[in-house]
Amino acid sequence: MKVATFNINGIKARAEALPRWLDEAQPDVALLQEIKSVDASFPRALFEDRGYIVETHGQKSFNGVAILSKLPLEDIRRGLPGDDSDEQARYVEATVMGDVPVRVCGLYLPNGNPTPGPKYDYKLAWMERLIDRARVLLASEEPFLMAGDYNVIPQDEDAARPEAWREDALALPQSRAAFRRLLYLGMTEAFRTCTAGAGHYSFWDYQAGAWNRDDGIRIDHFLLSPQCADLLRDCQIDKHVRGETRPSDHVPVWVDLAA
DNA sequence: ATGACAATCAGAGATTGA
Repeated sequence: MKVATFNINGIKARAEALPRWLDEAQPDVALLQEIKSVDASFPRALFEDRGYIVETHGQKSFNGVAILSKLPLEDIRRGLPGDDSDEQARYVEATVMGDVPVRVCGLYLPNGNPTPGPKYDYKLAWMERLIDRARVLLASEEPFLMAGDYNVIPQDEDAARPEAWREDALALPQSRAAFRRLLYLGMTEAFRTCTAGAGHYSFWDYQAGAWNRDDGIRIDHFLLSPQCADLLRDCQIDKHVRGETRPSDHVPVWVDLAA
């Protein structure tokens, strides 16, 4: 089972680039972030015509997540538990019914800038809720994964210019510590299981020629539960997508699971 | 220190992102 995560930065703007990548990469499941669309405006037919089930959790203008799946989905849940007053559409969960059922959690973690301030407080509180959710799912001892745009640069090696991010919400010690606490619960970061070393990124800013200078950061991640990590065959970043016509500023990351 | 670039909504320019 091939599961991918992709922050598409607007479904309307990516109506060509996203189907192009799906046709090429053929993921069974795609977790999308920043659809920037309400559910009713999502171009479902683009994906249903390709054999995908479409489940959206949208919002006007900003945020918004979705799941595309060629396999049946069960028990779809929209929104991250823990704060009923949170109206931002950043989280969706479903169980993918492959040979081995795998629960997938698609997430768009808040950016958190500027720091300090209410946006950073929201980011850290959101991460606490994500940790709480991971604890609940871990207790089930079933295979699950949490994938998406974490807006966290885990270590200096995950940025081309780490010094430029030192004071940024994506790399501040508190952000990295919260990310590590998720790992310390027993989650495995899939990419680092497969690939060591610097120079691997999933985001390049549109500005200042970041792509041409390979000035990137790695902020899109797959975290696997112990039972899911046992199924891991491969994890890759589809870097070339960033160089194609009218791209998102993020590229897809995917895992191949024996499921 | 700021803007660079892109997207959205709206129908100009503010807001958001990372």
